[in-house]
Amino acid sequence: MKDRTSSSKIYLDVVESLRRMIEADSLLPGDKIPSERELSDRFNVGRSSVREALRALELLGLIETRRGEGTFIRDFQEHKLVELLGTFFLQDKKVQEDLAETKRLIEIDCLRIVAFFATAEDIKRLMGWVKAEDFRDDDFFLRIAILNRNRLLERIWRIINSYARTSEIVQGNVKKEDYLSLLTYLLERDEEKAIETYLIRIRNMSKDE
Amino acid sequence: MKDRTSSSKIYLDVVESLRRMIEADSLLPGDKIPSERELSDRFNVGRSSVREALRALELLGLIETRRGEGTFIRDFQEHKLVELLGTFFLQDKKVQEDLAETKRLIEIDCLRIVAFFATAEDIKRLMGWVKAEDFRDDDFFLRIAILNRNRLLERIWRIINSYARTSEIVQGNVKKEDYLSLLTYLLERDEEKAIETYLIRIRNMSKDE
DNA sequence: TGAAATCTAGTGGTCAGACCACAGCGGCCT
DNA sequence: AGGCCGCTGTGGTCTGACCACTAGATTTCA
Repeated sequence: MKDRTSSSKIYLDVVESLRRMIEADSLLPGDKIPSERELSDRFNVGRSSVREALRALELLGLIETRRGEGTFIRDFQEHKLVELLGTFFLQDKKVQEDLAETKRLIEIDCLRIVAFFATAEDIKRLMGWVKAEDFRDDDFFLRIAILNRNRLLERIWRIINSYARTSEIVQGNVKKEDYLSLLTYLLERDEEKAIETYLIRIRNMSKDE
Repeated sequence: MKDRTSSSKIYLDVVESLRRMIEADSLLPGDKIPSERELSDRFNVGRSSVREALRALELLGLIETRRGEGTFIRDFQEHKLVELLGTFFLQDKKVQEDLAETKRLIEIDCLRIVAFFATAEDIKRLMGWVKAEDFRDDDFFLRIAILNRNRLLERIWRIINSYARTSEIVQGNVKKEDYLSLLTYLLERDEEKAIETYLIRIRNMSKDE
């Protein structure tokens, strides 16, 4: 029998089937997916194949399993596999550099968008937060990424950031004034100055890319 | 019995053990790792647990398995994270718009980098190609993405492009002159003009983002 | 009646053993 | 030398059996 067209790796078929199922049933984070036994039944594959797929997705942080309860879709924001990849094989030099550079580019893109589209209120609220709270650099840029209304770009930033965090990219001690002056330029819609402030004062770079 | 200290999930222990083993034996991409049966033996766990760990790492793109041969370490540059997250949850409506916008942003980033760092030769070669060949828009920007030396950014572009292509983003009929004039500005290191050309003549937009 | 203890069905976690399909190797025959 | 064959080891898959745990229904008892 075995009518599956794709010639190899049942567990990959299962991953795909799960994807489709989630899509079709519009399952959201927190929702429960059928039990392993039922899936194995529904897809006509052995339970072990289903498990291989589920374990892989679990390691990716896309699902969560609780013994005795079931398997649930997870909030994708927090793929914790990142640490894994980090501890695993992220010691490559070139990758580190690319990572840092890409992160900078994305952040600049976000700044540009914010400078154009964010409301004055949003920016002022962020300024209040900067004054009030104690925060890390990536807390700040997470908020920037959220302010830009492009969810995809935000997600890309989150992913890259979580990778970058595992590496030893040490943030120099940046001061609140720098963030505030950056925000001030954003408020004035002065994209140019904002980016200059970002590069020079926050990322300690010269004015090239 | 079961003396394993971590209270849960043997397959996670196996992942960790594998990590250590790879580290300890300084295994490099291309190297073979022990067979599933031997690992199951060495770690004192069932073969299925070993398999769950291996399948997860395989889905991540960290290892590669060849039936009848064995399991091998892969080039870590190409972990599958972004693709997977993409294929899984990139189906919303709004995402389509974000997709197009992000694609533009990334392309602009690439243009900036190329304007700064690409050699005149590279750019001239590309101009020759534009004149000689018949190409699609994404063929062109793929080459731009490659010219920028940031492999991560290139990959992000490729992914976004593959998704954008499936959606209904129709490319207006762009003419070779437009691409050539873009390249001319790049050759002159005129970032400003290049991006303007990109936005207005190639993407048919006004001069905002 | 209401709360606590208990039972039970269902779920994930793990293992052992059995086949299958395939790749590589070595020996055998011509 | 060249080609055929079968052995061995590897990943791929399935099955059935337990175990550990959870939640909800049931029973028990104050």
